[in-house]
Amino acid sequence: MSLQIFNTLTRKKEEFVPLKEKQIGMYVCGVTVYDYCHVGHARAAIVFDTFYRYFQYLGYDVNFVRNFTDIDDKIINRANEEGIDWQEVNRKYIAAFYEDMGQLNIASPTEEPKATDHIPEMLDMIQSLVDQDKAYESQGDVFYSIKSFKDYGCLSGKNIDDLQSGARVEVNETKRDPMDFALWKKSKPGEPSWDSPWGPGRPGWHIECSAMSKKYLGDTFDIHGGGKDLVFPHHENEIAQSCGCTGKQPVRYWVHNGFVNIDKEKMSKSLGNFFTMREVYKKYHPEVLRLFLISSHYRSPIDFSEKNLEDATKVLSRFYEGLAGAREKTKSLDLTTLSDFSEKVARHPLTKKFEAAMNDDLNTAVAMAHMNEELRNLNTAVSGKGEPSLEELAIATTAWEAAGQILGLFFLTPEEFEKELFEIKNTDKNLDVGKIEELIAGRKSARQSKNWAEADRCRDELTAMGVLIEDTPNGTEWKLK
RNA sequence: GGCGCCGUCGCCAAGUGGUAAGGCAGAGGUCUGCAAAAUCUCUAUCGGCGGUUCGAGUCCGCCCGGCGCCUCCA
Repeated sequence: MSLQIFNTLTRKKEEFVPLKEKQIGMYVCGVTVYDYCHVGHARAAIVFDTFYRYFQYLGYDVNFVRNFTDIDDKIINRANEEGIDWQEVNRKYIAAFYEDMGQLNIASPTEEPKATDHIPEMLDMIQSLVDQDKAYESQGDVFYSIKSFKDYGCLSGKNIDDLQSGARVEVNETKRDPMDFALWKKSKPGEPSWDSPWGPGRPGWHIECSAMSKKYLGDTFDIHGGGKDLVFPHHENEIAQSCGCTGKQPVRYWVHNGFVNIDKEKMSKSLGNFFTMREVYKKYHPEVLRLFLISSHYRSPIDFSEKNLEDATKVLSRFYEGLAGAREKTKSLDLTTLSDFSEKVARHPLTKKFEAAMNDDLNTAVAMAHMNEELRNLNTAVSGKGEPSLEELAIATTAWEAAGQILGLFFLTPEEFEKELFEIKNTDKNLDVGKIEELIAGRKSARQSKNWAEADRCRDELTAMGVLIEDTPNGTEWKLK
């Protein structure tokens, strides 16, 4: 089964066939850099990072563009609030973006254009729309005339008449039609501004994506992504602008991820019910957040809760422990000497099931279910039961690890993960590692003299501290509950 | 008011019309000095009511409940 992707434009799953063979152009709306990213931003980043990784796995050369909106009312407001230059606001939150996303193992896109570096491209586009009578100047602002675009509403399934009868249309006397939107906004005194044929001003929000996607990916490209909340008006307006300018459909597949909810409600700035990524990292490992966010299908809403993150922590710990065991068991094998190793990995049942799941509109939940099933096989083989050869185990381990890596997992070694997880869990507990090791040593000697009562007393004390111990062939290991 | 989505085991979560994946939690077994980990076994008829069909969680209608977009928002 070939790759199927749900296209918002047609509202159904379609076979994915890129414009050029083996090449994909993908544009994803990034963030407006005026504040720290929250879990909703993390989800969008992870979803499209996973698409990106899977496309590359399938052998595509992906031109992946993700922008930064670095000029906007919110940025100007934030600059005024903090008493700093608006560009300083950008610098600060772009740095924070990289810091927070980097911890999630988000791969770098091919291009990361900023709006303010593309003012000339936007002006060209606006001029073209004005020349074609699809946009008009009004008291220093330039508006797109939606009546000039007969397909307006095609993406979001809205019709103009319904929109106009809605109560929430912005009243603006300078517009010819209430639904017209700004391409260029006249600047107020003291605001950042750029010269234009219509006087000093700054770009409207939507035009940047049309201009930059056109510049980096061409008039028509394969995929445009973003959160569901961007469907209207942002992406609808992009289609109107790009199509109005070039006469071509700009995007072949529109892909939108669902929201992160809290108690069934959308996590959002305006509701104030959001958690920033860095807040979450204080209690949960970044990779746990990543695993949690791919544990349901990308188009469904996902409920953010402590319980769900704790469950995800358990799953990821199990994954890493399984991985460590399988690697240990097969470490004596030199994989490069095995014949047809990579072909055997490609033919492994897990690889096949994983691909089938991912091909079905990136069903990461099912992909992970297959990984869980295969993990049982790995653990059984590692414990010496069953009859798989070392080579078969190595093949299965490699297939399993590769699947996880396509999902953006396993970017640490099991040891690193365990260490980082300990540090996070220990933040509040602040346990003394020396004391823990002392008790374990005490238990060891008690056990050697078969003083079970004393051994159990040591363990009880550790348990009370929240330390779980595990006797293995390599000695006693421990971790925090 | 317009458009749209969702309601599956205690919790999370998949599910192309043919008799319900996976995870967490729970129960029991194996292993262990005892544990832990691992592993095995067990636990749902899919919000309600009708309809279409040989057959529906899966299509249609109505109802109940929840949510989203229509303003900035990933």
